[in-house]
Amino acid sequence: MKIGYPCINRSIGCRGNRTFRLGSYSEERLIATVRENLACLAETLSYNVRHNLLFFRMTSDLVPFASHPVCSVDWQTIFADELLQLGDYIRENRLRISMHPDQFVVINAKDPGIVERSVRELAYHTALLDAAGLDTSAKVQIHIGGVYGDKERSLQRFIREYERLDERIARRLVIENDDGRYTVRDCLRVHEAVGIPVLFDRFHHEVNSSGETVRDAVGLAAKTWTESDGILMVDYSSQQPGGRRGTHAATLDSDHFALFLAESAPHDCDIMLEIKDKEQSALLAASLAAGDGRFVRPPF
DNA sequence: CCCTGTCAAGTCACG
DNA sequence: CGTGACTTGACAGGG
Repeated sequence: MKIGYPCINRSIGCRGNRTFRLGSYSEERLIATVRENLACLAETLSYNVRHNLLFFRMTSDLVPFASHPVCSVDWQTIFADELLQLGDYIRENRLRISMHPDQFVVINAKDPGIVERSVRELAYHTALLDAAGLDTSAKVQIHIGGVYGDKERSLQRFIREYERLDERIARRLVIENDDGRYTVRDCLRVHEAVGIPVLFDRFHHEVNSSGETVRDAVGLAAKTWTESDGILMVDYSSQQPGGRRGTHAATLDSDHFALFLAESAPHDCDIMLEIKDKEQSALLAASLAAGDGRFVRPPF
């Protein structure tokens, strides 16, 4: 079990997700931004290693506009050395890596243009992980997509589009239960059809449940990951007290997290803390998990 | 320097 | 059909 947080570290003073407006695009601007983002990513991973936070979600903004037609820069070649160094560092320190393209990626859209843009975006994500030389335990997580008034047909459309994907993309993809459309059960059905692993989102399973206990859902999702996929990834959050239903908590609820540790045993998993205060909650979660037999400790 | 409108991309609820 | 929520930040221009 490794614990981590998404994209940004709030305490080290740099941000690895710098971007700019499309109207400001220039090759120089893009290259300078990617250089800055990669340097900050290296700093962030160093912080994570020092604090034994061994799971990390890389930002999709590392290469701004990477899948947009305006992007003519061959960033994979220009930054080949930096990306390989990044991959070496990740391997040497046994970090687990994920990425999470945002809401615009909809593989099962009815509009072929949306599907095409989504595939381009996925190709960017996988190209980045490939360029770093990471194995297929580094994952790209997406949702099944839209319902369009007919969940069954839309689910089948996801399956069809998934089967058409380039193998280099497909082998990195995992699907996650979302907060209002596709449940864990829906994801498991897609898994049964095409073998894609299911990432379990603890909070979404609360707001959009298909009825399984957390313990059962973790067990079912865990079985969808093969050896080359690595162990189950989990997104963890809880309801913000007093907030609208579905609002992520601002800080970690220690008791709730401890309960999840108990409920998820004995299945090993890596846990992503989707809490607003990022690494602060991850540090607290790691301390709470320190007594758990699954938790990976530093080698010293 | 601070304030604030706007940002590549999607889906869905609502009026 | 148009708008805002989702969730969220931060770029960038204007005062």
